[in-house]
Amino acid sequence: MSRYDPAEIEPRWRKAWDEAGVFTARRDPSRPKYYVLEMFPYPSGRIHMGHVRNYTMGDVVARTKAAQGFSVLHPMGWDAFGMPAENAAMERGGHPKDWTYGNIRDMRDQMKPLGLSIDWSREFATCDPEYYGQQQAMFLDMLEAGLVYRKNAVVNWDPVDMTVLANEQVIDGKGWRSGAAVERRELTQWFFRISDYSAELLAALEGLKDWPEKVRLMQANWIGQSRGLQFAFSTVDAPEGFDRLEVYTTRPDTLLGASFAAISPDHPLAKHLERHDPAVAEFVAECRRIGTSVEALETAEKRGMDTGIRVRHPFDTEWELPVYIANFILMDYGTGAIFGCPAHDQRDFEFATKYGLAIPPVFGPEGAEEAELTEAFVPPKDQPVQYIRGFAGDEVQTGAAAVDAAIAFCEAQAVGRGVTNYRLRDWGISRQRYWGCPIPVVHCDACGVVPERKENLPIRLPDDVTFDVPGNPLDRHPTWRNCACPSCGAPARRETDTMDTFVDSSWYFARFTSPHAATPTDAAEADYWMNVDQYIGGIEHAILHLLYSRFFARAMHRTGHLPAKAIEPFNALFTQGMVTHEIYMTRDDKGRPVYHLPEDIQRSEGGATLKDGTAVEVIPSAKMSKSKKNVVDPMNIIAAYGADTARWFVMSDSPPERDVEWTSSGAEATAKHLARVWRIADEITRDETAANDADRDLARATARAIADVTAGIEGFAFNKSVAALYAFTNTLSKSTAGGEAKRDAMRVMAQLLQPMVPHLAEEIWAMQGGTGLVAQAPWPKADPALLIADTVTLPVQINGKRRAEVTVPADMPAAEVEKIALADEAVIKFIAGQPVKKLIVVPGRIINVVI
RNA sequence: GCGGGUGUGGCGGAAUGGUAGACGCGACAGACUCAAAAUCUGUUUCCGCAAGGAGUGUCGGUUCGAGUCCGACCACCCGUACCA
Repeated sequence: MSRYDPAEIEPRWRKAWDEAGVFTARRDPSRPKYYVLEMFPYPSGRIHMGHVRNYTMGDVVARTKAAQGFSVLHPMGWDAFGMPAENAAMERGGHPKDWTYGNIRDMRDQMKPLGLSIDWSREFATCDPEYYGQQQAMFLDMLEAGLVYRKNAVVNWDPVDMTVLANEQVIDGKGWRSGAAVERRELTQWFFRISDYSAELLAALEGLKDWPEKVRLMQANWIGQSRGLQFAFSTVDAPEGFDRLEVYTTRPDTLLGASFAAISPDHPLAKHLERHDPAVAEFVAECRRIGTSVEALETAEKRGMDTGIRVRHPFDTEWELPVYIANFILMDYGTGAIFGCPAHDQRDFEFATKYGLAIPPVFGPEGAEEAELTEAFVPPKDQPVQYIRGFAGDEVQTGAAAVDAAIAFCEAQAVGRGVTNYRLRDWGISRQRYWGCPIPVVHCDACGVVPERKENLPIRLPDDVTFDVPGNPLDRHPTWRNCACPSCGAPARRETDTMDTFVDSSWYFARFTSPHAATPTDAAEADYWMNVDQYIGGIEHAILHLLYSRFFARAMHRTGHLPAKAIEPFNALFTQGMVTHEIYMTRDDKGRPVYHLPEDIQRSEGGATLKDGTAVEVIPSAKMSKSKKNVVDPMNIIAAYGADTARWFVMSDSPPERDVEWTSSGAEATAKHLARVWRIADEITRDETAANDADRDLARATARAIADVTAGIEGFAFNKSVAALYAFTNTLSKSTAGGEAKRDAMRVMAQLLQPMVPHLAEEIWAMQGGTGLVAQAPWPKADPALLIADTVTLPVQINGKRRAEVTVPADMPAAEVEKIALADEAVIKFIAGQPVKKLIVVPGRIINVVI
């Protein structure tokens, strides 16, 4: 063979790895373990470049750790439940199961050619009954432990998908999948008690040192801790049973600036009034209609309705405030009721202005005169302000200090108590869908809601379902829901709701440690393999998936399915950037944009054209998407250049956390580079040059390459490792060292290339007479002595400007270096006889002469 | 609004407070070739023939020395939002 031929090389080495079982994870107590996991994919049927980048990063880590002597677990599976399978069934007929398993087969076939070091023997899909049956078993354990409950709740209803959505799945008032405007409905739903863990999930973020700060911050904001005062107003002229009105405030220091109280349209008092007063009923109905759409929220003016009820100010029973029902008060935060302080809250200000309520300021800027407000004065809480109507603490103090003082004062006066509130709400998991994990409970007329018996698990989805009408096929299945009550044996009905698919992905990482166990996890396996040492995935999962998983790991620990050490399941998290591409656009005769695939474009000096010469507008890079047609199919790249080229490209240039732009010239250049490495390797096998002085320089360059590539990989800066490998290639190609020395260097090259371009690395390793598979060779170590240069070239600065350089032995004392520098011709010229005020010598770095 | 991030050649990007632009792309020149492709060898921040000067979004500061540290600002990107 005389040229680099990935089509021949790549399948051959994959076969060799398979036959040697190189990537099978083995529990080996004598070795340290390392668990690398990339977020598992949804089986859409096609892999895209984002997958290639994501899985290559994980593979680089996995292969490097394996070479460094770790027992590595690097599994793969499928996040296989969810709406698209049902949508496909609705649109094209067929069964979600067939569609899903067909897609899994196709995607697996596309992933295998990438040469990833995955232990495929652990593969599973979340729609396998063996998987979701174990999930049902855990659900029952969690139900028993009080971590799951049922309640009536106002939920987000997606009218297109005909299902309930979690708050997190509502984006800008629209369903995250369907994009339909979400409605509010009251339904009985299953919930996980994630809010019991609010404080802990927040506090534990602190310990996640190897997570991106950004993700921790996003989670902290989502949990949304606040400290405030909860207290009760006594009411005047209120209906029976409503003689007190509980409110929550984070600004109790502004109590003397109160001018009204307001309750949510969903507040029990509002609901009571609604039943007795048609005007209230109409107002409340209107508030609900406005609902949650984003336009409505942004443009909706603050509206309220005076109930005629009044409350007494807690500090002065003569002082009465009106009670409004207001459209901007949320029932599920705090108590669903507030007191309004218009001077220091923009919403309250707008409300008070509209309804002609007083706006008494409580504090003002330090030293300023009291003045009429044109908007609410809301300074940062750490800024000192001057209190006019303060009642606790100093006259001049920060908002934060005043809040603390006010809480202490109120508690001493028995007016309420300090409480900590969270924005995070319990996780509603009921979905009115077919393609999900059935919730394993039974509804019995006599016994109520009864958990299914574990021996009856898994509760399997029926195969004979249709999707010709909207709604849940389980609901209208003729027989599936009929069953015997696990408690009394009488005829009963199965729950037809299935679980949110985020439940499926909240524990798959644990299942990978024992994918075929008859229990959700196996204690010994989980104990050995957990935690995930390096988790890699998209930033889009910063909140939902990662927060749910953190909760679920705690719930699994409480129910005995995970060891205590695994309650934070991901030791380190890395969020990678996207793969982007230019967009090519023309316009049709109506001026609408028409997009074109990259392979239909010809680039030239001035711009781009279609093959028929039509000019094309080039729009800057954006995430690859089918609708913009700026996609490159990994399969085409592999067919044209081989998997190693695809892998090398996505690792090069851009830092992994940033987006990388796919360009055809870059892909071609990558392929050329790999061919060049192959060619050099090929030539070296025949190099008969005798050992000589250049050998040591090559050995130095090799040590340098080992150090730089290793540092790049360990610091998640793969682009720097790639750069170091380019530099090493250039050095090796120009080296005049002896044949043996070159072959030694080339073997190290193969070892260093192995994590990134494993097929080519094996080929080179074999060419240079390496023993066994390079995938099983130990990671090379840099000889520290070779990393230290004999001589160094130091820049000489005069007054901070570089004017000359001197080359001196690396270990020369500073005093000697000074002499040499000052004797330098260029230095003498620039000093021009002026006295040297100061001389700075930083060994190995720089010399600065100050005159 | 609030929170976070990023600004360095034509482009992607390097740079423990110590030679700014490593490495790659692109471009240009040369070699090989009848020619092209491939390959190899150079050059490539800007201004300038040169000597030299300027230069890391802007303005200021600290320092012998600042892309890096501090302060103010500008631009863009991301997240988030009636959470009392």
